[in-house]
Amino acid sequence: MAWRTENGQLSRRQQVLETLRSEIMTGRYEPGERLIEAAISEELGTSRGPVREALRQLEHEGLVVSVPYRGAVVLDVSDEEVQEVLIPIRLTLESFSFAKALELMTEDDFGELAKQLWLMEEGARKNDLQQVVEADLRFHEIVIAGSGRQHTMQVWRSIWPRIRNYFIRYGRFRELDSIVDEHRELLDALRGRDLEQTMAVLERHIAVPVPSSRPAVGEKR
Amino acid sequence: MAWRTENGQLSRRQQVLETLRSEIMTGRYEPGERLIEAAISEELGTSRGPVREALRQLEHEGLVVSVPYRGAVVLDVSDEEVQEVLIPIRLTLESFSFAKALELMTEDDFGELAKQLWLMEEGARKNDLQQVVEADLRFHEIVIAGSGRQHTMQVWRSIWPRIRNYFIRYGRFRELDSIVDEHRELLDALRGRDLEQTMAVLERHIAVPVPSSRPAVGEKR
DNA sequence: CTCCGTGGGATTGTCAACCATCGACCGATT
DNA sequence: AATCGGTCGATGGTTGACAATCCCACGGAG
Repeated sequence: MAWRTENGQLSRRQQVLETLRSEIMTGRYEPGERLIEAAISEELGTSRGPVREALRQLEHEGLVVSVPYRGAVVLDVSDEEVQEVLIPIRLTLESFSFAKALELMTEDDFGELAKQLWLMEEGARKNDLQQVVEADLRFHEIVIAGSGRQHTMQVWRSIWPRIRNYFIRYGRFRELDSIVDEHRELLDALRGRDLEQTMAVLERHIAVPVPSSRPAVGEKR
Repeated sequence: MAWRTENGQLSRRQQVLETLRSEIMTGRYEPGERLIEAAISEELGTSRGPVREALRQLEHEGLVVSVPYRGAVVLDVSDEEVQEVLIPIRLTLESFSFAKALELMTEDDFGELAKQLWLMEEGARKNDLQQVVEADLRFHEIVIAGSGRQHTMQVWRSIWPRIRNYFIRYGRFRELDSIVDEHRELLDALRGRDLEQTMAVLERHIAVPVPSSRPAVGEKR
């Protein structure tokens, strides 16, 4: 993600996209609020074109719905769907990716993971949830990218923003250090190129995204 | 999907999108081929705006990749990723959706499903694979929409075109009548509002998307 | 002969101004 | 009270232009 030109320039569209995504995450835009093209383009000093495209992207990331001639409205994500749909999908993606990445990733790639781990540690020390979450997701994205499978990556790109919002919302109930520890385990397992071990650690890691106060993922009854 | 205005008008963007999606499916555009905005907009008699947006959507559907200043290229979808990623995701989506839809769908909704079933039958009689696949996916989409969960639907929208291509590619190895039968079973199970039965039929239905000539989903070794 | 830098040419990214179309709202009429 | 118009705000789409970037072929230097 975050497509850059070869010089490292971000496209206008990307800037708008990231701004809005972040402002939705932090709650500057609340669920139900309308996003008006003209207002945004003026505020961000760009034309309507890039804003339109950014809004469409947000729609594909499930952060927004847009209805013809009525525009885009910020969506909220129910815990139910995150826990029963998005997280299981994530598990599918990552199980597959970690298995492939095991065989494909280089020491250099592992270095990238170590970097995220370091950022995570720093974030935990500062008690900076956002930094921890950022590095957390980045860590997983690197592995998914490392699997070299385009479609897996494609799905990831469409779900991670919602997962990030979820983490930000509930992450304060977790011990940040334990998040770091789990990723250290993941990295170790990967470096050991031990499939079974990796899968075990991964499942444990993903299956417990949040010590939910809810009884379970239980049915209505 | 297929957002219409209240008068039933399709937006320009939708028209372009559906044209391209279909032309990719039928192989008019082959994997690796470039999609050039100006050429497409001229061919379809529209301006570049809607074409750009349609291309972005295709990207979100995994039919295309686009790199800044280099444009969009048709992607192909490996059987591996369909079978090991997209289909499992589909199973997640549908297990969840069918369970919810069971409680939410009205007799009217079931009527819509019956309609698709009828179209499927007709397609099978004419030995028209494309019609069968169309009705097949539409059937499932109705149930997913019937679950009333936006994010589930959102993910579905991003994966069905790839699944459709896969079905079109390998569907000729299947007995079309058996596809119809399976959906009749699904509809019956839904109408009976029997969760256990529905889940059983569904899993059987999705788990065998194609009598693959490959040994299994097996690992490399 | 190969390597490297340069310059078009092609294509995408963005801008700006404009108009048609639609949905929501409001007030007047029945 | 329900319905009909009209207005208004916002989106959908158009045009034409220009800037930014990539690709590649060409040609000079080593």
